[in-house]
Amino acid sequence: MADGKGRLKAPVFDLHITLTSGQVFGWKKVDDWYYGEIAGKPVRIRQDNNSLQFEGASRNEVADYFALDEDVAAICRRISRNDPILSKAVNEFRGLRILRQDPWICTVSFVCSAFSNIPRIEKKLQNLRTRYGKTAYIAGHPVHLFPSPRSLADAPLSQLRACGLGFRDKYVKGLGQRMRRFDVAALRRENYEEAKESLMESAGIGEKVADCICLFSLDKHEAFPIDVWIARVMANLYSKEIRAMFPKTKLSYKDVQSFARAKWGKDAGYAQAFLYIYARKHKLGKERKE
DNA sequence: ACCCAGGGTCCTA
DNA sequence: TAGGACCATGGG
Repeated sequence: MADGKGRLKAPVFDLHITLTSGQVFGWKKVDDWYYGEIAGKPVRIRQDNNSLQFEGASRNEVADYFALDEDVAAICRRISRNDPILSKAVNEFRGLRILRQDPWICTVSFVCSAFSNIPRIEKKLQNLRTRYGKTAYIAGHPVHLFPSPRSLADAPLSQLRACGLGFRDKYVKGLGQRMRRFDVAALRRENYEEAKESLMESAGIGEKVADCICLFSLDKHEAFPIDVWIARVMANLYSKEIRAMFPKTKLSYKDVQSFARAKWGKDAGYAQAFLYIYARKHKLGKERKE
């Protein structure tokens, strides 16, 4: 089974919700298959009931990408306890899983996310793939693979800018050039604080982007990325609890984050993921600020 | 025209 | 450490 084709049991899993939750970009749906990339290879995937059907990668690679070893049911039980908001979110979006993405792809993706929105992020990354990535085929369908660090390092800034990157062009080129310092195995070995700090040494990676990379590609599930949606949710729905911990002070990124880690611990990342899609779905906090 | 988007950097006090 | 200007851009 070299080029892989098979099925995996996938309990507590919703492929559509997971791939459209804002943690990953680039999966495209044609008919009932999702086309994308796993372990550098073109792949297509679909779900029927509790099994995941895949073509193009090995069983282990697919299981690893979707983190099927994770006991998500237990995580959901823990974060739902005594929390009506998360109880509703977990119930409505049952089957959301946090992926184990390729750190290089994840990093470029979230550097491109700065000061942008999801459709535009998708567009930029699609431009990078079609212009600098190899085209491969799965079941007769073309898949544009993500470009290598070298190919982005060699790209002229003007061309990167033309992909829609704007002021992020130099960050992306720089990441390609400094990929040596980007030892993935070493990053996974480091603990959360160390990995985050290492990531933030690169220009274009601040706290929020580093937290996204830690959470979505490095198994650091205590990371709690705070974007505008999460900031609104926390300010609106958890303000009392946060005030109890940080009276008076104007809430900073670190305040909200330490609150989240105190409340949810290693499950903070999962809590964040559910709060994020829940807030966006119901446009939570857009109508009133506190 | 105005506001927003899964922010970061750099300067100032 | 905290607050602000600025960065570029498409869509509502």
